[in-house]
Formats: sequence, structure tokens, C-alpha cells
Amino acid sequence: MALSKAANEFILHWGEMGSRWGVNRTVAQVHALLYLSPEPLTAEEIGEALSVARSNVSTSLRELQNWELVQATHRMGDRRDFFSTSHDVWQLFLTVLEQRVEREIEPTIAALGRLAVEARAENQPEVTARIAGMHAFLNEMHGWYRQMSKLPPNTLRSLVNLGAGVTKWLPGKAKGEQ
Amino acid sequence: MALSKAANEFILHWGEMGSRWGVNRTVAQVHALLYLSPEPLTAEEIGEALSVARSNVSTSLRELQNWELVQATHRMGDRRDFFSTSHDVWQLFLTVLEQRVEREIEPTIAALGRLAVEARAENQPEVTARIAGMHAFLNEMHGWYRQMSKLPPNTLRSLVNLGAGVTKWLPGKAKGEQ
DNA sequence: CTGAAATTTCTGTTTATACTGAAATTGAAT
DNA sequence: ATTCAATTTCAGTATAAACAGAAATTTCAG
Repeated sequence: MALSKAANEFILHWGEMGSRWGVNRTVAQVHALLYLSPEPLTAEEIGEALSVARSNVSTSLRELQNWELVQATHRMGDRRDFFSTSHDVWQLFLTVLEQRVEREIEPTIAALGRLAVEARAENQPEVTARIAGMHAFLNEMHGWYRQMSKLPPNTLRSLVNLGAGVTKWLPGKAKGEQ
Repeated sequence: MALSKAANEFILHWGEMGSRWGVNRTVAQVHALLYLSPEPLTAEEIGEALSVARSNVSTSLRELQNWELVQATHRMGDRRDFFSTSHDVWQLFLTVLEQRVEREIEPTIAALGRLAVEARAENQPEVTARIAGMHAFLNEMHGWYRQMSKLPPNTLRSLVNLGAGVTKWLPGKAKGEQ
């Protein structure tokens, strides 16, 4: 399956973006390919399209499945796995966000809580203040994220499209003073 | 300047987080150290505290200055540069966001626009639809970001702390249907 | 139970990035 | 103009991540 020029460039760009955000380039490329593909692909086809070793595809697919971004499906009379990903960008985005929050942000918040206690015990008022400051910020953002992630997708989209317009609906109190 | 245990662990954790998000570990550590420090530090002191070569510190500081996260200051009768960063976590966050949007998101949106045109010209309706879908999503998010970034910081914080509570102020229309 | 296709695991190699230390440059004081 | 501290650049080295290919494992058909 030869890729069109546009598809190829999209995949390359996505791989590049991935590596800038801490995602393995090949993993990002595999995901981009599945995102573009109208139907599920076998590992074999993926490796061929991207020119990477079969084993590398296997590892990347495993990774994507762990992130809940890719699912394996099957066909009657065919033992191979067929892989696919959602074509709904919002859903992909929310999945990635959820995973990174769970794997990185939440453990960090917990660690900062411990470190703030430790810094206080060590009698380091400045360090305590800084760590507590970071801790409070992440908690604030995390609380916001948790609430937002519970909203129905359409409400979420409406809020994004409202943009700064939300403020005009709010009573004065919320607008300003610290 | 020996670091306290809490400070040391904070810096290590921050370096680890950095490398998961595509930021050089040492760069992240230097920033973490400056964030904790009550007063500006020289490159010499930074290298000593983190046990990295002077040249490496120099490169990392340059990088942080390019990101507008670190500023050099001076003292009378001292030729050395003293480096510092904001202790306001919100401001740090917004700076990082602004920089990454400018360097990565905006160029990606532009590239996706071109690729969507190209895919259409190549007569690839599915690929066109996917690329256009991604393009539309990033545009949506980018528009939201631009509006939010223009709000006064206090308004922004209020919105975050309101969380899903915003929805109760909105007229029904915004709440639901696509 | 055997054999073959598909997949995964593992080990050695490659590659990209980070880092060091030396050399070069800058720039202020004399 | 010269010197010297401070900083940056650069070339080589080290390190860690990514990758390929072989070997091992799984899974299903017969």
C-alpha cells in the first residue's frame, strides 16, 4: 500500500511532533498512519508502509494499546490482528490527556505533597514555599481538568468555542479580584 | 551551596518530567534550581549545585533565556551574570504554553492547512477528511487559547477555580446540542 | 499432537542526543 | 592596547534510546 504524498508528509510531521512531546517517533507515526487509514491495518502492512521492522511495529502497537489509543480487531477466517484508532480527534485528545494526567501529573502532585512536608521538616522556608506553590498550582489545574473531563463532550466543545465569551455570562464576582 | 534533600529531589523529579515532555533533562534541572533559589545564581554556582560542566550550564541557560523563562541580571562591581526565573507558577506555565504554541502548534496548523489542500488535489477523500479534521480541531483549540491568554490572569484563575461550575451560568443553548 | 502462521521477546547494533573539556571569544578594567 | 575573568563555541566522547533481526512463544488448523 503506497502512501500518497500528503499522507506521507502528515505521518512524518506527526512523528516529528511526537518526538518533541516525549513520544517515540515511530509510535507517533504508527498512530498517524492508523488515523489516516479508512480501515484497520495489520502489523505487516504498517511495517511496510513506514519501512520499519516488524518487531518495532509490534512494540509500537503495544505501546499505543497501553495508551488506549489503538484497538485490535479481527476478521473471520483470518488469524492476524487488525489495528485501528478512533477518527474522532476530540476523543483522541481526551484519551492522551487522561493518560498523561494519570501517569505523570497525579504522581507528581503526590510527590510534591511529600516534598513540601519534607522541606518544612528540614526548616527550609523558601524551598517549602516554592514546592508548595507548584503543588497548589498543579492541584488547581488538576481539579479543573477532572471537572471538565466529566462534562459531556458537546458541552466541552461549546465551552471551547465560546472562548473568552464565557466571562460575559458570569456574575461580577468571578471576574476579577484575587 | 549544598542542596537540601527536598530541593535535590524536587530538581531530580523536575528533570525527569522535563524529559518526558521533550525538554532536555539538564535544562529542566537548571530551571528547577533557579525556581527554588531565593536569589539569582551564577552559572558557576549552578554547575556546582547540579554537578554538570560549566559549558553545559551555559547552553542550558541560553535555551531557557530563548524560552523567556530565565533572565540574566547584574550586580555592581561584579562582571558575572546572575540568573533568575519567576517564582510565579502561573506565569511560568503561561510562558511555556505561549512558546510551545508559537513554535509547534501554529506551524503545525499551517502545515495541516497545506496538506489538506494537497490531499484534496491528489483525490484522496479519506485522507483529506482526516487531515482537515485534525486541522479543524487544532484551530478550535488555538482560538480558545488565544482568547484565554488575553484575559487578565485573575479572571483566568477564577475560571479554572470555577471548573465545571461555569456551565450553570450559561444560557441553555451553549450547554448541549452539537 | 504436529505444523505453520502470526506475534512477541530479547540481544546486539545503530543512531541521535547530551555532555565534557579545551580552545576561542568577549568585554571590562587598567 | 593588554590582561584576565567570564562566557560561549566546538569537536570529540559518552550515554541512552530506538531499532533490526533472530530466536522463542503463542495460537490455531488439521
